[in-house]
Amino acid sequence: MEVQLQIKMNEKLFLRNPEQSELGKKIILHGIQLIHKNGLEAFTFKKLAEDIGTTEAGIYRYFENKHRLLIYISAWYWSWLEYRVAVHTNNIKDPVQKLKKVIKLLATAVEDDNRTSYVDESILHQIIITEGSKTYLTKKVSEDNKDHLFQPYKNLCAKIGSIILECNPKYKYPKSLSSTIIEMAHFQNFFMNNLPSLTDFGHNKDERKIVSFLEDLVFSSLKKRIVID
Amino acid sequence: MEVQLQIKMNEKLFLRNPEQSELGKKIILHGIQLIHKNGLEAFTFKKLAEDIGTTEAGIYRYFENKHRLLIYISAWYWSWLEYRVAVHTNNIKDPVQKLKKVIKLLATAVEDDNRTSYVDESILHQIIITEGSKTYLTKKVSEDNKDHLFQPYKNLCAKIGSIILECNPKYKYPKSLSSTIIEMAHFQNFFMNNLPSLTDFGHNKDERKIVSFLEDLVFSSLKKRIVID
DNA sequence: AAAGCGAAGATAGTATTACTATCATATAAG
DNA sequence: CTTATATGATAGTAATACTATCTTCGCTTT
Repeated sequence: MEVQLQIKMNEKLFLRNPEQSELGKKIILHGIQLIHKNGLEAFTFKKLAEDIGTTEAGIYRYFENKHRLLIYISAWYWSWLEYRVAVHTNNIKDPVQKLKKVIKLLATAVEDDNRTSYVDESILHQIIITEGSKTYLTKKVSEDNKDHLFQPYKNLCAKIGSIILECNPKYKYPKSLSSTIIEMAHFQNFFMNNLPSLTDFGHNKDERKIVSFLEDLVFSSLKKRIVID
Repeated sequence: MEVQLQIKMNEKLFLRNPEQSELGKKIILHGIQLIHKNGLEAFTFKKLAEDIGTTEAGIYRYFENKHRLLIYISAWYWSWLEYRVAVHTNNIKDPVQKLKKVIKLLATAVEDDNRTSYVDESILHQIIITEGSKTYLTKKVSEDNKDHLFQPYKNLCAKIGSIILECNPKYKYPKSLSSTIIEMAHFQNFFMNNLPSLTDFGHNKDERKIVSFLEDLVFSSLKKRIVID
């Protein structure tokens, strides 16, 4: 049996829905590959068009510009992650175990999900680590936010925030802790691989150490405690 | 008495030292203002040249490109912060109080330091929040890192890491916790002002809440404890 | 089968960006 | 007084980031 996984995307993310045509799917598939290969700064619609075998104008019919394409694939990534979180936690009762699962999902490399033919999730994960925060670190955040372009990220953050509150209903910063986990799962990975002296994970590049760090950080904050210092 | 504060910058950051000429200082001063006003993406050397009243070629004699200029002002910022940390902690004995001071310095808006005539620190702080991570989130990180362009950031991280170890010599992740504090002091500020639903600081936009969050996060991790959960 | 439609291809064109190069002038140092 | 150095003025180029137009291909609708 062949299962298909489709994620419903906000219409404002594109000019023409890339999921509904062959060319659109190619734009996503090759777009992800090319951004991964060259980095966002060196990535252009012209190169993408050449890569696909279409014209620049063709790409512009789907996406206003490369920033919108980046927001699109980021939104897709966060939606997909939220879906994975839902799948992997719905049979877990203990909120602590749930949260551990979430941390693992955030901080661990993924494999390509074959149910999404035109997205390579393992490359996507790498892109989001390096380029993800550039989606909102702009002068247009508020504008883009009004169009709900960051909704998937915000949903994931809210979801994790609610698990945090399940762990400790009195904890005062569930959303900030949630965004901290999400960002640090990625930043510590980037640092480990590129600026290792900013981390304690040395040169062995073991993602499990990031998981350990985040678990220590999170559960220290959440557990009720008697201090003996 | 007029005191001057000079920060020694890595020579690889520039083609010609901007501190040693009027034009150079104008590039830094107006560069900071213009990046703050337009954002890095819309910022060009042409606009900067017009703003200053010089030519594009004039700017290029000092900096290879706008990315290098951004790295320069970021490096300046981190050096300046490390200096402030040193000044404000050297008379404090208790490492916990030291670390609290550091968190406050990181997460609280700064005022313009009049001893640095050509840098407006309050605007610079805003720039680093929005543009700072773009200095290293590129394909050229490793290359730039080899030229030690990120040394000031790494020094600050190491310094905070050592204070963390003073608080708890057994803590396993001093550097990762340090980079987490630094990044989150900025990101939570950005989120609070632009994507508030990712934080617990609502619409009152009070930086002291970020300080409280970070203190809670850090000292939960560092304090030796008996768990009663 | 003919007409009409939309998606995509082909081509061209423009303003801006990101530089590089050259030459002249001012000025400060030896 | 000479000379090196910084800056100014001007020009030019390749690439980027688009926009516009026209054609063709394939698919509905009648």
